[in-house]
Amino acid sequence: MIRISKQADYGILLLGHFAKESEGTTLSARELADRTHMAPSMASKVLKMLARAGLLESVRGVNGGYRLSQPPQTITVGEIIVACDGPIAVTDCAPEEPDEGDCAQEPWCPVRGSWQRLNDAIRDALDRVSLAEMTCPVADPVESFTVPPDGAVV
Amino acid sequence: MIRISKQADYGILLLGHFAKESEGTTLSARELADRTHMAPSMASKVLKMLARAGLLESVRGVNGGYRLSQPPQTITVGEIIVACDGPIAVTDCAPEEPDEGDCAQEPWCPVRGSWQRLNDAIRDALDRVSLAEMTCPVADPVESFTVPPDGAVV
DNA sequence: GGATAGAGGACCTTCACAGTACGATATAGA
DNA sequence: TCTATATCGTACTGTGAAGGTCCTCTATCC
Repeated sequence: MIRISKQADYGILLLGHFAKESEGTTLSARELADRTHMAPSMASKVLKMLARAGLLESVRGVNGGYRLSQPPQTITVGEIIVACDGPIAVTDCAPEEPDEGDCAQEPWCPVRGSWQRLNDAIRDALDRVSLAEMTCPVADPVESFTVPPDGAVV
Repeated sequence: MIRISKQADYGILLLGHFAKESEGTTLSARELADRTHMAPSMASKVLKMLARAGLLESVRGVNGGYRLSQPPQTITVGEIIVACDGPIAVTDCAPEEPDEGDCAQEPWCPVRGSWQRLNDAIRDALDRVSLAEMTCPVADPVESFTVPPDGAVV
């Protein structure tokens, strides 16, 4: 299935907690692990990745922790996923990459070269959703879930 | 990483070969396995899935095989992926499903309920690309694929 | 009835991911 | 300066799911 890794999932979750705080708030790995009920080592691992990607800033030492390096409106889900999982690519078959040793299909592949289009489409979709939008309480944003007065749900 | 399964990959590849043939052409699993250089058993397995999903029609018996059940313009990449991998969902955390035993985060999750938006965005992106578009030679710029002149797709 | 080809499912193997652990390094405060 | 606290970096391991193979049954044609 099309699926993001658990770590990217955690990454979005963790950043969600930052987004809920006032800007510039520093949270320690331990604090976040408590809030999210995940193992401290796991939280720490993901936070490190996010920091390395530049989405978080780390503060070492006593009373240290992490804080958002940019406002949640400017962080996209796509960025978070790339930070945790690497570049978005639905298959190994990336025609722009020179080391195409992987794809034995290459010479006779009928869809050769079209994967890039798919990747772009998905990347685009993910970059359209910001962290701020992810944390806002479901209600309004997308028009899709409009429920008629009588409450009939599909 | 965001990635489709190998089987979905194969599915698109196999259907690509059908799309290149004239409409109504029947191809056997063995023939397709030869063309794609994949193991006959593998090709067979994927073809079966595609047939069960209604994307292919099977013809049993001598001189049997498979043929497209609809023109390649009306088959979307999204459909193929769903046929091979099941419903598109980037995480287990699907708020619309009643059995939320999976997600221990639920009660305190800051992004609860927003996953659906992401899934919709991705599904939408995949449904915008048809099999016919996947098989046409790379040349053209991306734009031209989104809306066919006659609006046949979707 | 034999040959061919798909249908369906069981089964095994492999590998990437999830999760853990530990030592090194940086900082604040007593 | 010493200690407690916190991140940094990396290496290790177990497990589950995906990838792939194989076998039997059923349908069709000659």
